[in-house]
Amino acid sequence: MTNSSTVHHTSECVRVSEVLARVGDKWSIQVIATLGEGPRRFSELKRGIDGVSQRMLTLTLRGLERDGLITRKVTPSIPPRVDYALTDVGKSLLEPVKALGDWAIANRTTVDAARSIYDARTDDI
Amino acid sequence: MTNSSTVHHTSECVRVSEVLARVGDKWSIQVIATLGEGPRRFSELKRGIDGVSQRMLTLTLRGLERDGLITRKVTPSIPPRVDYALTDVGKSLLEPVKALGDWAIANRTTVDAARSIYDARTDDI
DNA sequence: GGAATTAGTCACTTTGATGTGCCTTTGTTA
DNA sequence: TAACAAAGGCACATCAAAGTGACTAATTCC
Repeated sequence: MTNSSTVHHTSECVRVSEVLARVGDKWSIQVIATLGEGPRRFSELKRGIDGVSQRMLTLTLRGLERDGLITRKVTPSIPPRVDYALTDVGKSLLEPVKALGDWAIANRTTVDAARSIYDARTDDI
Repeated sequence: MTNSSTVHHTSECVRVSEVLARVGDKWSIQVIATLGEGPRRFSELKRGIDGVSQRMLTLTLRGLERDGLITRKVTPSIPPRVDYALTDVGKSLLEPVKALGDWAIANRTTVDAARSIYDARTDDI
């Protein structure tokens, strides 16, 4: 233990970090957003999410399924069919994520400007 | 271009992902949360955030400064003194992040339960 | 008969993020 | 006289995340 003043919000921060880690990877948000429009099968997700590899889509879906954010329904036909859909928990996550998205849209120019200024300033050092 | 049905929300998703990448790393949230309580100097942040190395704190602060989320005020004394504080943009980010934090707290047991079930189910396959 | 489809898995490589330990600078303190 | 303080910088090591390409099954379509 290195401090005491921040102990009360440290665990909360860790929790937030966990969610952000869960949802902050390269593909989870796009999967959740796509499934927010309705159930999709694997190949539909793959086609809909630009640049995702089969492997990464599989891993992402497994992770989301593990955390109970999506369901996976297998139809053992030939060729096989697997449908993914958001659970209620998954849907509820859509809301705070959208809030963050709104912030991103609202502040994109400000952030971009700050970035340009910073880069220009540090370039000539 | 691989699809058309998701074109309209793809850029939005990318934006959200950028914010999540910005804020979803290991330390940014804790820095922002700590600075949410008021300005802090480097060593205070380092002591307050458990486990962060000097290097990672520096990198995190540089990144946040670059995006205009925090300010860095140098007082050239001996020993040097550097104060960090949230900008208005940084403060505004606190809100949606808190929303996500609330979701995390509200759903922690649900997610943990789902995870246990999933792990138990996949263990014996 | 050969190609395409579906939902993956497997082995391998590459990239990026993170961590560790040592160095500096000048003044104060033990 | 030697250590310590603050706020890093720098070189190096490590490790997890992400990407790549090949392979599978059975069936239908051409």
